[in-house]
Amino acid sequence: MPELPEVETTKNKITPALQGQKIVRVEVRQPSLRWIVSPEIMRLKNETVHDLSRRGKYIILTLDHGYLVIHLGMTGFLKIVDANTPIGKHDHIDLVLEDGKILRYNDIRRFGSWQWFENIEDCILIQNLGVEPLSDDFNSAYLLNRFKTKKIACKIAIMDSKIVVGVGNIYASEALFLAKIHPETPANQLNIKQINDLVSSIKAVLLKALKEGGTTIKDFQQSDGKIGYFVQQLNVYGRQGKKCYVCGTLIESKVLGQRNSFFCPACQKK
DNA sequence: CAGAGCTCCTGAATGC
DNA sequence: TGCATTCAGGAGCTCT
Repeated sequence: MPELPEVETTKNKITPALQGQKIVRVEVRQPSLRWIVSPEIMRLKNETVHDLSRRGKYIILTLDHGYLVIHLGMTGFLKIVDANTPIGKHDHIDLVLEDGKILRYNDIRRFGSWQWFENIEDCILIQNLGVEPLSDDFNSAYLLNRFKTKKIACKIAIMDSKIVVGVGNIYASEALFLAKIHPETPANQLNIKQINDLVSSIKAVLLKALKEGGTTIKDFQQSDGKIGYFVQQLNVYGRQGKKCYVCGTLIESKVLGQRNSFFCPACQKK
């Protein structure tokens, strides 16, 4: 389940193989993703990949005449393969490059998306995104301001991509644990210290995962096909009923906003 | 506008 | 052993 560090890692891994390369053709075996893959994408050819960037969990390929915007959803991953690599189950899209290499998209649950925009300004989904968590724009003053009218649980609020991007379910629980904040605390009731702690915890959790090369549970694979290895370092996620590493209290779980949340009831008081 | 709930999908885990 | 049910989850969309 790619979160921001996984997406960043993926982007960095595939960049050398793509940058400056011309797209020979695109093979779409399964167009039915989060949104139907558009005809423009299927017809892409003779477009050079000038640049790869990331905004939130979107990977953006800058081509000659537009932008290819890719989201990995929950189970999507991109890898660079040779021309003769057999097509596996759930290998939905191939971007065939001039040098024979292929950018291959695999997505078991098809929650991901491939979209085409002539102008990136037309991509409303990206235009509406909140700040990048690892940028200076994501700071205490910003979060305090955005939270002051939010009565929802802070766990749900930090996962709202209109506020801050890239904080998925795993890292939301982890960051709240580090900040010693109960996930159900209403966002507008966090005090200054808690806001400070939350901001630095989110940055710390994401940076750590980034350094590790992206977490990885079950479905996520790095673009070279290697399975990640960060899962064992999670403090609370998926650990309900097990002892808190800090105080020994049993970790609890509770569904908030349709998502399971994990916390230590002793370390993270309401 | 804010917030709650629904939805897409497959495979692993669980239940009987 | 096998079939049916449940759960997981990013995030846009619908409804209140």
